[in-house]
Amino acid sequence: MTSNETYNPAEIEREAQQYWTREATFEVEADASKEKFYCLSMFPYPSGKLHMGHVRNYTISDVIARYQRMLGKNVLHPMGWDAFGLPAENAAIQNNTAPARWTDENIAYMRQQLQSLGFGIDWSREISTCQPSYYKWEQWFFTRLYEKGLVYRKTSAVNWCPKDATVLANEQVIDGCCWRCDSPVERKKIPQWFIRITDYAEQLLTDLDTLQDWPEQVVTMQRNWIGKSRGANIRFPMPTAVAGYSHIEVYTTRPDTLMGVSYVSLAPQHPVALELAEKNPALQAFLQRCNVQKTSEAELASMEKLGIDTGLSVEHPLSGDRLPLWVANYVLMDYGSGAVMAVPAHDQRDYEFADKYQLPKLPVVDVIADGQASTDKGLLINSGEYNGLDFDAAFTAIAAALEQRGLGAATINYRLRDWGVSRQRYWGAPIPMFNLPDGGEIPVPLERLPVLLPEDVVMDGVQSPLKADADWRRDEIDGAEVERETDTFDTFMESSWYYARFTCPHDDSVMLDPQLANYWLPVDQYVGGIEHAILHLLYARFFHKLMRDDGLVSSPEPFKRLLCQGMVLAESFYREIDGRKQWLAPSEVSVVRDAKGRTQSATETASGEPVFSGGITKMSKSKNNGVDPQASIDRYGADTVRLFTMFAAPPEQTLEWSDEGVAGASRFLRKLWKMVLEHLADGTHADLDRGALTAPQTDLRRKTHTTIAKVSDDYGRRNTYNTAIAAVMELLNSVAKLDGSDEQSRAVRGEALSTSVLLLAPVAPHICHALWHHLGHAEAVANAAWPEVDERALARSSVQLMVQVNGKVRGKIEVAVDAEREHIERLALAEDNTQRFIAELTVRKVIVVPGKLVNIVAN
RNA sequence: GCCCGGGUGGCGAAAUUGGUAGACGCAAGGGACUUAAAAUCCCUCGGAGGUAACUCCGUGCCGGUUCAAGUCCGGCCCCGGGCACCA
Repeated sequence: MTSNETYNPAEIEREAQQYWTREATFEVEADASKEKFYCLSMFPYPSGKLHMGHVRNYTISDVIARYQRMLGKNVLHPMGWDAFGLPAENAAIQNNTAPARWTDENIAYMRQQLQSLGFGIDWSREISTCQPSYYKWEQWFFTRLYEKGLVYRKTSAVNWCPKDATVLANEQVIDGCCWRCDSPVERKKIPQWFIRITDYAEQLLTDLDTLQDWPEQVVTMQRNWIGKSRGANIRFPMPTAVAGYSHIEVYTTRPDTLMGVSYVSLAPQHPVALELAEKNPALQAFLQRCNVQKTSEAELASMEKLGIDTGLSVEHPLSGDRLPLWVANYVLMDYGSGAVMAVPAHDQRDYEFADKYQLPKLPVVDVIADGQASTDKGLLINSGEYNGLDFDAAFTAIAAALEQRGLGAATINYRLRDWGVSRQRYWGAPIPMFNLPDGGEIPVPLERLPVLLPEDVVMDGVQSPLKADADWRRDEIDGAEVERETDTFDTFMESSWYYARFTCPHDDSVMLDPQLANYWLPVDQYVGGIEHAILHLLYARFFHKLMRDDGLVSSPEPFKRLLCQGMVLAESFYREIDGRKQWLAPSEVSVVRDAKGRTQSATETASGEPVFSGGITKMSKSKNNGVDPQASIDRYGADTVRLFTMFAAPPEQTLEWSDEGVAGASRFLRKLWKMVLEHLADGTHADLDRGALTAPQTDLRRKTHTTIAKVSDDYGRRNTYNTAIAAVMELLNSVAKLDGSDEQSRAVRGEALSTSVLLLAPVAPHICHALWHHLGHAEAVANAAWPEVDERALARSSVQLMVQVNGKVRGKIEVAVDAEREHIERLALAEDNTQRFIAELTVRKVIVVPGKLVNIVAN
């Protein structure tokens, strides 16, 4: 056999990729005369090599991009690198290389991997966020925000390892201790830069309503994250002022429960708590204890609720009663005013706290719940003049009373906090600020940007090379000595605007060229992991609004349509050594299955020793169950890996890797190849003659055209690639079943096969590129037009209806598509098996659902 | 703890607007071809009963709405994602 006759993925993939590179197929320019489509995947962190999540992410966006191209649109599908971040520093310490070099090498390897997967990417637009040409504009934009008053500095807590004298990321704190030296981690307050995202809270919230093509769950998560609530600020006067405070202000969403307050509680970081601790050793000790914990909210919320009575009391703003003032570890300093009024009868956390410290629980709402707080709204009781009022009336009355006394008012509050962008790390974009010796700061002017990050450095694992470099720190402006800011930006900064920079990636003169940005933006389809549903997507939406308000873009939102793909899972295996689990890679394990195919036992292939299954879980380093996509690409080719990835599950769901499934995908492609070449070997055939088709030929044509309709809908609207591929598989099964080598059989078969090649081209572009040429087309399939549905081919003369008796299927009838209702009813009632069930009964009602079923209701 | 998802054969899944549960594929079993293996092709494949026609049961659990529920409603169980310094 010659290479033309057998499917040789290595060869055809190389040829197709060379063709796309040579012809610059995927390089695009803005063109106002063409409808644009901007298709974007979340760019990868260059961790070393592609993992399955990347393969899945980029295959999805490539299918969308290639499909939109075939619809005739001007499609932008770019790629870049989210190159700053923590792993590079860790790798640098471990391998004794500079983060920049490690990152560059990873990018080079991963770029080649992406190219070997045949993604239709415009590589001329490639950017990397660690390039000065990129972060220069980020620095510049930050100084613009500073000048607009949208940036400020304040002290804020970080995880601090006292032994290493270094700031730790949440990820680096394991069970409250430093991951490297195991010393208990402390909270430490240091000055940091913030961007006023809270100024945009209302816009970020209301514009969610315009995101019609986002998954509802993501919109809901963002809405809850912003957390708008209506409530009241309430002041509890203090007889003697502390730390300059003459009262404690709290925020509550339940002012209706005000008459049920048993105590007021401060966050451990509250200034009043700090001041009181100066003269109260017990309180001091408690605050110190609260300081030995991570800064993460999950940690705080799942902790045992602890508190301490300050011994001070505050006055109830309406009754004047004395209430004890507590400090409690579950009160968040960053939400509201850092203090809460506690109503144990109607708040679960307060209830548990009151139980623990024997504080009163006075019910003030007529909703009863035994053994727990009743949080539902109801009519007021035990509330004096407010008794009998419902929530809204009580809210209004109590807010009015507070306002009259100058002790509170109704207000709107957001859970969203300002964005802290300072990181005490080296491998990031330097924050462009000059700190003045006597306090204060000057933003670095544009002509001095970028503030370059030195790349030839040695990492010692403790101090940032920037902070260690006295020469780098020293600078001057207008003859005055200044010190450069040594903190770098949160890497979410870079990923908040890269999608916009792709529209003018190499422009040295501006951050964005509004003309280009406004041609391409917003992104028509954004694809990425669900784990980014809140932070990245919220920051990018925020940045887009900041850029709009600076005249750089005109659209209100960056991403029109969003698809969040699920994780990739694989079976994990372990054996126990001295009670500790040792995880084996799936490739080192042989699985024994029973007659039904269930996993019965597994052994390590090399040693034959038994191992246990750890279940099917997210591919991860810790469980050693990552499957390297490269091995499958090398063995079966990119098309097979792409096909399997898209076929095994719908994109939003988790995907289970299966070597057998990959083999199945390869089998299908071989079958497609063979069918097309066998069809071509039969020689040319006459044109299709619609009027001269036999019934089986008409059926196959109908199948061809229903498949075009189905696949178009699946690609374009539903984003369900698995069912699209299944539909083409069905079509090919139908082709195989059509007998006959007459002219019209071959013509109908030819139409079905050409169609299949077009329909699969977005998923398996290399094999379709080759087959399309074999089918005699001079143009590349990547540029071919998407097939159109021939409505006439869809027509049917009769349709099958199922017949139910009381909702259970009892028979089937075949009726003309235009059959009258009466005729259908008669046929249904006469159907043999149906007769058996209604013979003894009285028919009460017959429901006819046209084209679907008849339900006979009888008793 | 709080917010958001998910749960259907041996497995991945399909069922799009409440209307034939299990399309398509994997695994498994049986057969054909072959000296043999691989590859390929054909058949079976949710459970129970029945020679068969067919019947009963079945979409995490409990309850409800409806002529009709995997799909809608209420309550529960389990699994996963996020929680502001992993990206």
